[in-house]
Amino acid sequence: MLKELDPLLHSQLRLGVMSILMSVESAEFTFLKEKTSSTAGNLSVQLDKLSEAGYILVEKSFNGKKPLTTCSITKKGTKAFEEYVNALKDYIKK
Amino acid sequence: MLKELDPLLHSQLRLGVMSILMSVESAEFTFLKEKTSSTAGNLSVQLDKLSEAGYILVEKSFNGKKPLTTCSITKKGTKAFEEYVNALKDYIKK
DNA sequence: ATAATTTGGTTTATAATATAAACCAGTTTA
DNA sequence: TAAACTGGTTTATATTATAAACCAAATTAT
Repeated sequence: MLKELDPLLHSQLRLGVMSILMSVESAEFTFLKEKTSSTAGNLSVQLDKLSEAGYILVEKSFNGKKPLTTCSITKKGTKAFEEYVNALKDYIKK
Repeated sequence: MLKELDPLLHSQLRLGVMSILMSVESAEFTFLKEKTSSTAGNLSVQLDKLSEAGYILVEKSFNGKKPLTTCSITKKGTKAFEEYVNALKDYIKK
């Protein structure tokens, strides 16, 4: 029987964000936007969802005079990502 | 840069169906329904989509007097699945 | 015999999700 | 000082997933 795939992670953009955040200590909004080839609007919405779920931490500050949004993965997010990958393996193993 | 994930395959139910069909020669509707824990309605819709994309072959016959829907993966479907898994690997490798 | 239930689905309506377009405040550039 | 750019957010729309309603035929129960 196939396991459920965490719907919050089973989304191309959110998974991409989480994937990146798994491998760096933190990442800026613009960096995530570029790496995931997403629009700012879409990214903003999806970061909110991940943040509300407690999967990531979103910090808003200023870089001189420009707004700066920095994201990092939480412990809960790391765990969720690992469980997702585990569940997914059943789907993609041949 | 992260690759695009085939939206037709990046769906829990459709991916589950494809995953099963990758490992068997063919599977009946009721078998797929059970293995994926899906409702008949949802499964019916998703099989249509996979079929319209040419990823699976859906054959309707009769088992005695009962309708029997049998599905199998096509060459195109196999290729798409493999490409999806490949693209996905970039997302889930740590 | 006929009414209720089950099987094996399909169709249609609704809820959830993703995405894009419009917008905004502040900054820089022409 | 007006136009364009940066770094976003909000809102509207398109897409997708899901559930509910439905259907025909077969089976079971009364």
